[in-house]
Amino acid sequence: MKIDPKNKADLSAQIAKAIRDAIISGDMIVDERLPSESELADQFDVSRPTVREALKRLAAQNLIRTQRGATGGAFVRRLSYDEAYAQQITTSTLLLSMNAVDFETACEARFALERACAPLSAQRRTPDHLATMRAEIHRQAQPGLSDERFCDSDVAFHRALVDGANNPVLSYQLAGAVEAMQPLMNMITFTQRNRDVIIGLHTRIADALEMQNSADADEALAELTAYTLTLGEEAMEARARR
Amino acid sequence: MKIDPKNKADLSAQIAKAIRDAIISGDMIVDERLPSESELADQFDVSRPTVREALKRLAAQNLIRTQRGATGGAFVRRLSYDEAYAQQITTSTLLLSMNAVDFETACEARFALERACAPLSAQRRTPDHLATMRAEIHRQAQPGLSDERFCDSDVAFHRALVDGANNPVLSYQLAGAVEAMQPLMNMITFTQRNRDVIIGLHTRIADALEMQNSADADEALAELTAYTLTLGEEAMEARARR
DNA sequence: TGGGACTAAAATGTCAGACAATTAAACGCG
DNA sequence: CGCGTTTAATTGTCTGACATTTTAGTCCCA
Repeated sequence: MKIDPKNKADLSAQIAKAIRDAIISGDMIVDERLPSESELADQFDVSRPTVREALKRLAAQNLIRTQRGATGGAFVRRLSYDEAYAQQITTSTLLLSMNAVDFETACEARFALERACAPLSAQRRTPDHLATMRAEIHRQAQPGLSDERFCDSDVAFHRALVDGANNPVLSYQLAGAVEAMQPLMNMITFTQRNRDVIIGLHTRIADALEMQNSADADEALAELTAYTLTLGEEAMEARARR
Repeated sequence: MKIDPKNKADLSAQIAKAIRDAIISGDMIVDERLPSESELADQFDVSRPTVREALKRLAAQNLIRTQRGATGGAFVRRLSYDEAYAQQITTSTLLLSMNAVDFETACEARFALERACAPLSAQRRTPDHLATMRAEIHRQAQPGLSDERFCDSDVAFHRALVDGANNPVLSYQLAGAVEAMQPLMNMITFTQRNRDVIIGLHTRIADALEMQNSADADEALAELTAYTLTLGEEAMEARARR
């Protein structure tokens, strides 16, 4: 890790990469303390601010945490699921918004992934998951709910579905896909009639999962996919006309 | 975005957050130039090194790029699919390695996601995708191939499967799941007999996709899942005995 | 001998000013 | 008009310093 060629370009990036590689390769384990900034500066033969910039890069990726004081310093950080979620959501959201991903593509991806969870969720969902789904369905039926709140509840419902598969890796992968869709979903205006259809399908999904009937769940999800796609198309047309 | 309370803690983190929020919310569009470091320092009433640390954080997340020279500066960066892939793979790999995710969980997640792609891939795969799969199958059958190369080829095969769905969002989501599995897969020793079984299933999958028979593809993937899980268990037992 | 307050040290966080390197635009000259 | 030169703007880096935070140790006193 102590290597650093005489490339005069982007010193701080090179240092960050060297340290990052050491962490990823497992040379540095969780909670291990990095050398102090001054020591690193000596090792890499650069100034302290340069080292600091490198450390900030790593901190931005949640790879290290810093702590002040006598026994302080930079420590290799355990990446938690929550942080990984958050990072993935940020990345996915940006990717979708910056690359003009169309509604159809994003929607298709989202529901394809959710349908992958349904069989597992039908097997393993706990009463807790079912209760969450029922609660969100109830919330979605409340009159006067704003479109945004409706979407929030929709996300929470699907999140419960995914979590029901009891596979944290799957939950992590899907968090990005589902939440990143939100800005796109928020462009849709949900009429009462739209909501009734969606609530009906949600109820069918929850029922199917409760009965551990994965075929039914899959069918309802397929219908929900198709219906959401229709709504999206309508919303796009409405936007185009405006 | 110009807000910055008198919290004396973590100035650079606050500044980074302010700018990041401006980008994510869409206040700053792609390729828009940020104020120069000196101007930002004035605006936030901090020194230039502090601003620089904040900018490095953003650069680490691929949110901005910097350019030197007269018309240089920091620009909002378009996040490309490739960069998003890379970021996701890094995050996923770290998450799996740091949180001791067991083989079973990761494997289940990976194949569940792949099975979600199979129906779409059966519909849309191009001759190119099929050719890639066939080529990788051929490579896997070569005698004397190291375990690591075999895994590489396996990843390439599945990558082609996923890309066949012709949905970049799906490809992006799955890249992390599949590639992050590699360190775990690399712990397995693939005997010739193991390889033969896997190659047989790969061939079945490729055949099914060529015939646009998604049911067959799904079945073969299910068998591959089960078989990979078995191999994983054996590898874990072998490790435990050692 | 024990405990509490004080001090010192180590580390990060921040600042100020300076210089180098790079790039593009402005300028001037043939 | 075109091409080379200068110049200005901007990032990249360095040096040195001070502020802040936290821990460890020391010293004094009961």
